[in-house]
Amino acid sequence: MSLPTLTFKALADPTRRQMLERLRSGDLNAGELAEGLPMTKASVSHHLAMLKQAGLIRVRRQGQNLVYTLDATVFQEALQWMMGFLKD
Amino acid sequence: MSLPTLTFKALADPTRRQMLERLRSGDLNAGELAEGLPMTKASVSHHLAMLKQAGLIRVRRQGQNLVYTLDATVFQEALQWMMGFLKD
DNA sequence: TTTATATTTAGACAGTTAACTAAATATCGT
DNA sequence: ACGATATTTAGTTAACTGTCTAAATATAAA
Repeated sequence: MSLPTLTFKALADPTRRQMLERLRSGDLNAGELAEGLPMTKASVSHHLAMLKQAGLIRVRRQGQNLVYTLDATVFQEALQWMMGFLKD
Repeated sequence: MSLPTLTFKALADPTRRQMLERLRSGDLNAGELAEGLPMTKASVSHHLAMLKQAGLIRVRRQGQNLVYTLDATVFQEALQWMMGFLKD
């Protein structure tokens, strides 16, 4: 699947966008990310897997926790595709 | 469904992005849009309906044809959401 | 007004997604 | 090594998506 397709699919879910927004303020572990979301931790884990597959987040283990970090690199390509429309 | 969700969903399909790209060069009717796409006209029509629902295109009748026009207005909101990530 | 052309709508089907519960895995502290 | 905590994986289910074929609708042309 092409990179922009993966990115747009990942962004097409409000829960995932919300998780990304919270990661902007700093890294969070899975439990913290699940707090306040109206779904089970298993479902949150599923969304995290999709964001990771899309390359929008990275993960590292820190003791008992898995800490997630925003990786905006991949945003660029999707963003540039969109910019092309408004330009010229 | 929220506006950015609809927009991202619409953009999450390569066929739809391709159709939007072709509309950048000027208006096209459904038949023209279907040319070269590896699917039936019925399927193309279905994609057009999704793009219209998302507010990314407009349609008007011109004789026998339905002519589609790009409407980039709605791009702005999704784009701004994305820009927020790279900014600051 | 009958026939052809353009396009959509309806119905079916396979594959994907988002959610759940329950079970598995990994690390930590004792 | 054991029990607690953190998180994922597995399996299920309902809803959604992308595609098809066939039928319906709308306009144009003869």
